[in-house]
Amino acid sequence: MKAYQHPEVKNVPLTAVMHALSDPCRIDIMRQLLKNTELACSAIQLTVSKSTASHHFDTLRASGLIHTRTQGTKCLNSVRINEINQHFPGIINLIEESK
Amino acid sequence: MKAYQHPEVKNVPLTAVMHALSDPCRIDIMRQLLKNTELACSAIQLTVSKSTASHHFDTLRASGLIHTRTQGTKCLNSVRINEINQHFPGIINLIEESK
DNA sequence: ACACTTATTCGATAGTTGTCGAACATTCAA
DNA sequence: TTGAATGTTCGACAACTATCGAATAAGTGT
Repeated sequence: MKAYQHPEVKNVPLTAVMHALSDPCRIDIMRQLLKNTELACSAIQLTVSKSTASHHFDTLRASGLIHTRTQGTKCLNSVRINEINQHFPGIINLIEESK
Repeated sequence: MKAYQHPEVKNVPLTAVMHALSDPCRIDIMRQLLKNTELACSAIQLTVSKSTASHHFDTLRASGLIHTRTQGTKCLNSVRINEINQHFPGIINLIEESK
């Protein structure tokens, strides 16, 4: 389907991660993903259009926060927990706990 | 000089904090402040103009990250460490440690 | 082949943001 | 009172961002 690019998390600047998490819709995506190991875009409940959602997934992917792989017509997303915990420790917990 | 407004940190959304920390200049300010208990705007080394810096201090203040008080013609800034640690634990460490 | 599902891409648009210089306000010191 | 130091505010502007609908692409199953 598409050749998704995944940067090495160690090369992502902190400001890029912060920017990715500065949008309520993207935080929402992260929280739903954190409750499941892997979810298709279509399985994530959002209030924005498909094209807008696609853009948000792009942003999260480019900032190293999620991984996307193709399976049939679906794209399966997961949080890159290990790498994030290694390079940005504490941030997963913030996403899960903070309002 | 000016009546600075400081929100309660518990009322600041996570996304607002993330947005405040998504700019390299503001991260820079935070790091210099974290190395000192209190610094005047003029004591913080920045590469942007005075008006731009003032805007960044505004943003950090509005997101609950810093406190500002007046002393003569200067404004003294400090990081609201206790409140941040209480409501956004781990974020101070990220600012200090992550590149 | 054809229709269906899933997601991406494109073009457009309104809103936000970072930036600057100039003008202004406030305080202190000579 | 005059001047210097320190920040803030006010336009103005370019760049970026979130948003949408429509068109497109790719895979699955009939």
